[in-house]
Amino acid sequence: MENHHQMQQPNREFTILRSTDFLRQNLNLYPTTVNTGEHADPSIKEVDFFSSRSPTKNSDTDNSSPEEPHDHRHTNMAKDDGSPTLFNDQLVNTALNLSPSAGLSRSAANDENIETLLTTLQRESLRLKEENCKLRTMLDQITKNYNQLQLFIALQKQKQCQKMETNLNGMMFGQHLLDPRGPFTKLDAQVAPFPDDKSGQRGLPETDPVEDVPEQSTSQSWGSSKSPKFEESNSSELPLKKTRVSVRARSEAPLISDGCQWRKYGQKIAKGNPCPRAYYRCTMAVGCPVRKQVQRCMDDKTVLITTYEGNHNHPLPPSAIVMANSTSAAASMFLSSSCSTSNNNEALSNTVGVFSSMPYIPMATLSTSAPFPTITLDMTTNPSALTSPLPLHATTFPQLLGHPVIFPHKMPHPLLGQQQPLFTTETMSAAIASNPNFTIALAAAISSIIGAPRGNDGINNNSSNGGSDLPLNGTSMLPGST
DNA sequence: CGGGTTTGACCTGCGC
DNA sequence: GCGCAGGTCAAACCCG
Repeated sequence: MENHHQMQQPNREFTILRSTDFLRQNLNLYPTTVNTGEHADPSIKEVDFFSSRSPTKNSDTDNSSPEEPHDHRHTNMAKDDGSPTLFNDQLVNTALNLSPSAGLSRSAANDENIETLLTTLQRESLRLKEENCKLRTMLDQITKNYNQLQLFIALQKQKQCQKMETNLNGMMFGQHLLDPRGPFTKLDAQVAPFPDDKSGQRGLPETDPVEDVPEQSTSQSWGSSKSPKFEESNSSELPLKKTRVSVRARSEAPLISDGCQWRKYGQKIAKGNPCPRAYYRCTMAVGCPVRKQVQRCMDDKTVLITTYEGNHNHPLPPSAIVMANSTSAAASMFLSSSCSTSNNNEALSNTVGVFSSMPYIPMATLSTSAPFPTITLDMTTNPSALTSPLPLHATTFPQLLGHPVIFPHKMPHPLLGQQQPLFTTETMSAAIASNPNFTIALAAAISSIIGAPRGNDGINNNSSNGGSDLPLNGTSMLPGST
């Protein structure tokens, strides 16, 4: 949500600049030279065009200096109706003393000018109010659509669950349906192994790393409950679930460049795989709980399997955010659409179907082998023709989980965009047109983003990381981020 | 000299 | 309780 909010900032700023520039350029409102009378006060007068009050009534109340164009007092202002304003810089310094008391000695010419200015300002104010009104209408519409989608999703999930319960004869996992923690929390160790989960086939053979639940804690331990060093937080509260995110990608390099800095702290020969498994810890920030395991696939040595767990407690570099977004969205959607019991093959297949329609989101499978469920994003295959033109080579595709999910359509960030083409209107449209499930996926993603409780970790809430902002009640993927 | 890697030892959970 | 396997620690080593 925060990301969503932030992603909109540029547009707002654009509007702001346009408005203020318009006023300044057309109304000659620059504060430098105008002295409107006996008040040779160089202080700046400002007009709040977005306030419901008449601009003329505020003019002599603000004495902010021209040297403080970004005075914080000008930001985060609320309108009289209590709603936040759409503009940060709605106060325009007219350099004119517009208060009635100051105009007694003005010449007629000045009065005329002022009246003209006031008229113009009022007109502009009206125009902006109309614009504001339109935006509100749009927001209402979007909110309405979102609610409808949520309803739809809830119905779909209910159907799935009922169907599943019937199929399973209400035996094994029926109890999950009543789990007050909600559908996401069902991805826990109780889930039976995914049939397709054969070691070495997808994801790490035996164990894979991660992602976690922001709600529980923004810093999680790496799977095992051992390491006291990384478990200082909430050790008394067992996580409701712990999920890892595994990324399969072809790479000759020993490591995938994911934009983060890692320090190797161990290596082990895992059973069933002659290739050693390396253990890495994020070193971009002191105490960052994110870890990752890197291991080559036993069957195909060119495939590098990287598994992430934990949330970064620091901002991520742009290169790391790309992957974080993709994997986060993928995992989020995957988990969102898999209903409560991930043992449901139907749900899983549906999810994969959804993924196949999502550009930049690789084929995904869910492995629930103990102790933690692992989402595997397979970047070694090309799910569909729609799948982005983005080369998913491990060496170029940063993998970062554990970060706020920024839904793909918002990804074309100035910085991120330079690295690789992200979602475009065309690809998105194509995806929508080609797969009706896209709407469901979209709704799930939006639901995750909008509905997910904000992590209470201030650090993680920053714009680039928010590591714990991943939907799933916080499950965020790391680039390690999970 | 500081930071990263290697590697054997140790800890812990789990299955039998 | 025992053994196994995964995961982690930390001393030794390497490198710029």
